[in-house]
Amino acid sequence: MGTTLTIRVPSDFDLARDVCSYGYFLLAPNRWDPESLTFHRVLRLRDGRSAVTIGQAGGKRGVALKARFDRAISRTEQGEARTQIARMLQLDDDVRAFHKIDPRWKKSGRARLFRSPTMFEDVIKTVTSCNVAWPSTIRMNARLCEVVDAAFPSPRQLARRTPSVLRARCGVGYRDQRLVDLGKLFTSKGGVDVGWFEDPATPDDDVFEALLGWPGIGPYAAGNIMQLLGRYSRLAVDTESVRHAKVTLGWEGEDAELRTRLEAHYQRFGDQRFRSYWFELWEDYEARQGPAWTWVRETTGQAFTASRMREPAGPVRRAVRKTTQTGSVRRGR
DNA sequence: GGTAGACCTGGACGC
DNA sequence: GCGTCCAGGTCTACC
Repeated sequence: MGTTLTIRVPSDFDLARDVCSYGYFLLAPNRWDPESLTFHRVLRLRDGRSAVTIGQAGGKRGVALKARFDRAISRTEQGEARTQIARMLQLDDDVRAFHKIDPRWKKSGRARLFRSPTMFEDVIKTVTSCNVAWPSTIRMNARLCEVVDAAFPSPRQLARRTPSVLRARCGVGYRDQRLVDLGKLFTSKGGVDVGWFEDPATPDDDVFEALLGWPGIGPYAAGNIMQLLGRYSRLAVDTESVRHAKVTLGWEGEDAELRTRLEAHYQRFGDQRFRSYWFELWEDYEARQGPAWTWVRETTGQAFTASRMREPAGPVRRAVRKTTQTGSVRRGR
């Protein structure tokens, strides 16, 4: 008989909307079921792995979540699970700061960005998203979970792996050595103090500079890890950003010029600029593929690559959510 | 400080 | 079916 936990959430929390808010919800071991509106993954707990299914009764906003585990978990493990789930779902995020600076998203309630249960998983997922098309990122994460650990590889597991094995069996290519080095960085004495990175008192500039010193982490990856740490003061500019500038914002010019212009454009959103940028991008994705909570990893979830999305959005085909919730994002203008 | 090319994989395309 | 080209961000060598 497995354990079921009741997890209280903020009154505006919407499981479907807030899980399906960032592409990592499509990456293994995460799995969203559009039919049952439930989130599934394997968590690593003190006494071993456990598969959890998280649902929100009736899909109703603000209703406490039920987290059902496939085995009985101890009190200590329950605490661990609550911490990991809260991190993934951003349950501690005060969304008011964002809506105050960018009221466009107040009506839809968009604010939380889905992330991983640990900073390490977010870092590895970011590295697997660099210099590669999105379907390959999906494949790499799936294989890492199949080959190394169903709950996602831990720092220790990656530190002990041979690069050539990661390359051959997980398809990570030249990232092999970098993944092993990141594992070593997180397990070595004096390597990574996660608390320092997650401490709001640590200046954003210091975090950014520190990230740039890690293997496989350049300006884009560092900016992305920043937002996954809840630090939204920087953009993570990539080819998708350039496409957004051209297609959605209607800008013209050289890519380098547009990148500079993007940075200036979002400055008005201050320390929330990544979220303002991201939800504009996400809204465009949903206009093309339907609400994110309807996406399936193997089909619609594969579509997000700048080269595949250059053409303007076609007629909007939105699925109708059977619940009473507002899953789609329509700006409250 | 700026730039060019290599890194690896998979999809698109032409034959 | 096969070969070629291209996209994607980081790293390194070179100027």
